[in-house]
Amino acid sequence: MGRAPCCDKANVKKGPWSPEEDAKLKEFIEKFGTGGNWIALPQKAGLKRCGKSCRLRWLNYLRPNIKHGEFSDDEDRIICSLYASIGSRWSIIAAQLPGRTDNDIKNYWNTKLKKKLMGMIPLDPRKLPPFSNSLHTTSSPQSQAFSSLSQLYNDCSPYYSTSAKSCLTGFESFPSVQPNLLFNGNNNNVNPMATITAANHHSYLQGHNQEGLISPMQFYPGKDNMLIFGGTDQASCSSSDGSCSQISYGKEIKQEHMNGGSLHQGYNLSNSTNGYDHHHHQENQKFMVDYGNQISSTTWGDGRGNDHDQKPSVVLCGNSTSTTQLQYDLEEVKQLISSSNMSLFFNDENKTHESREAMYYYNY
DNA sequence: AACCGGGCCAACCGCACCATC
DNA sequence: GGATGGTGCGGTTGGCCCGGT
Repeated sequence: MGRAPCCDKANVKKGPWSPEEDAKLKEFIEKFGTGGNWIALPQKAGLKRCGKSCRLRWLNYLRPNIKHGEFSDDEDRIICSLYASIGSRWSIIAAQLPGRTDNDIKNYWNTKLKKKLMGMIPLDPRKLPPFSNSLHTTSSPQSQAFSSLSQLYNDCSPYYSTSAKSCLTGFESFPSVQPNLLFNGNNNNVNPMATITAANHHSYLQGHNQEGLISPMQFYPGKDNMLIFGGTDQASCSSSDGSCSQISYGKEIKQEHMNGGSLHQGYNLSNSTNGYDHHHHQENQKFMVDYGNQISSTTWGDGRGNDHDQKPSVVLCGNSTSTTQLQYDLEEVKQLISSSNMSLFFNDENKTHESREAMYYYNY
């Protein structure tokens, strides 16, 4: 027996929302809140709409602090770097971009950003050299372009940890660690005793005058070459629904399995929205980014064998025979994102002095 | 001016998860 | 422990807009 429909589809209006409906919904929610029950809301509000439709309209359009319009370069960077790490988990990505909705980001990615990136990909990306452990030993553009995830973090996602400037500060505090090794395939070089603490520094976004409230992260190269991402005690407040979200990026990044090492990360994420909390089912999810030779797989799972395990899992190392074009695209984009040539894509001249400084440091 | 095709975006749909009974 | 209902997520669709012919 199938599920009962969430509403009487015959008696609900579909299609674009009229200004009157918007006003009704907005007024009702501002007065009474959602009441924790979207299904019942349209009836109470006098709307002939499905509760889900109301929720979507509110979250994606009507709620306060929604940002519409052009995405900034910083937002591009965040989207790309997160996409490279976690794939199409739009809600999670949206949580890092205040005022942006998952739908917005999804559309933006599918219609613009992906194409922007794909436009940079050579004809046959599979013929490109793999991510190289000889990072920084060659200066050819191509080899630089396909260096490693370390570059991704250099250029693309310093917000994961700190501002570019605070990266410097953080790393300077621990001179025994070469920052690029934290994400280099050659994890053997990670100093297991080194700890990088950036808790007191502003996030990358904050450093760039964005509204980002991303919690500074801590990297803990733990024992056995584990890298541990630890959030600070401070909750970040960056949910796309304008609420406060708290992200504690997981417990560990563990090197295992892969010849070059892999990055294994679990994270917890919870949102607190207008008086009610919902713990996302992503809790305890783990993702794995292998970057020893190439990005070889991205695996989702919460250890319970649910659907997250079915996220695209791709092997580009030549031992996959069932990779679809779509998956190729995904990996192509990921690979590209992982390249140092992101700076080309992201308009190098727009880089802040600090980030250039950071790159210089990283590439030291 | 009419037609066509592509891009973009709001909205819908189906599914999975979680809480409650 | 199973059934049910509510919620959230990601993929897909449909329609509008705009530029090109």
